[in-house]
Amino acid sequence: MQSLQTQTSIPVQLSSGDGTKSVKYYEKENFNVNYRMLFSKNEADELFHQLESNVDYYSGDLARIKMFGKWVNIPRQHVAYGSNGLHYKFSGNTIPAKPWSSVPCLQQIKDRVESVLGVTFNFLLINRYANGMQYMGEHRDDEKELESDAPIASVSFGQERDFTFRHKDCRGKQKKRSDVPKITHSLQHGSLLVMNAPTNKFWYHALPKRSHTKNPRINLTFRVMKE
DNA sequence: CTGTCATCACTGCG
DNA sequence: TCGCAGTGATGACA
Repeated sequence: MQSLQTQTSIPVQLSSGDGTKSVKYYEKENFNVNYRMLFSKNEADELFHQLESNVDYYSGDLARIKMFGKWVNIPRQHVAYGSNGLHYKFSGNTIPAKPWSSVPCLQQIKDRVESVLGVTFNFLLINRYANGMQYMGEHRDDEKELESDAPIASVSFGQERDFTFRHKDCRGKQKKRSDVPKITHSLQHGSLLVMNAPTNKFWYHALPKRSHTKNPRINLTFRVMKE
């Protein structure tokens, strides 16, 4: 069994499909998440290099969001790719999608994810965390432009980082419940994490700071947007 | 139309 | 070092 980082995590099952390790969490509390390796070490090394060389991240207004009345730079880099005309709205900003062909290896990664999941994606958000001081706060991917029944596929390259989940009723000072444990899971170089519906309606996720971590991580999240 | 609801970052605690 | 509560103006939507 793949070990998790906290004693209070929801139990996991191990299943072996095509020889790669796979973890499936029990479907408790509407939590339905899968994790497995998607690329070999050599493949992942090569793709990481390609992405580092060829991805141009947004800057300026496209790298800011409005929160608590102020415009602030996001604590990471991001850029979006997808079918013509698609865009991604969050926290007062609208992020347009660049064409898939902008970066040659994107189609290769997309093909691999789609063949494993049997789902066709039309949108990709890439986030780059230069080091452990860069992060993503707790949130749900519940934008109304997302096809709510479709899975979200998260592919990781580079620095291994922790990823956390917390149930929506277990947050804030006057939380409604405190009996659902927080989940922490490490995302490895070349791995695929899949968040299936309705996980995102009930669970927040985050990529917390890790002060001692020096190296960059690139994350690709494939989504299905309404067209 | 009006009220309710939620908030993808930052800071200052414990 | 880490986790998390508190911070508000604004769009979604009932």
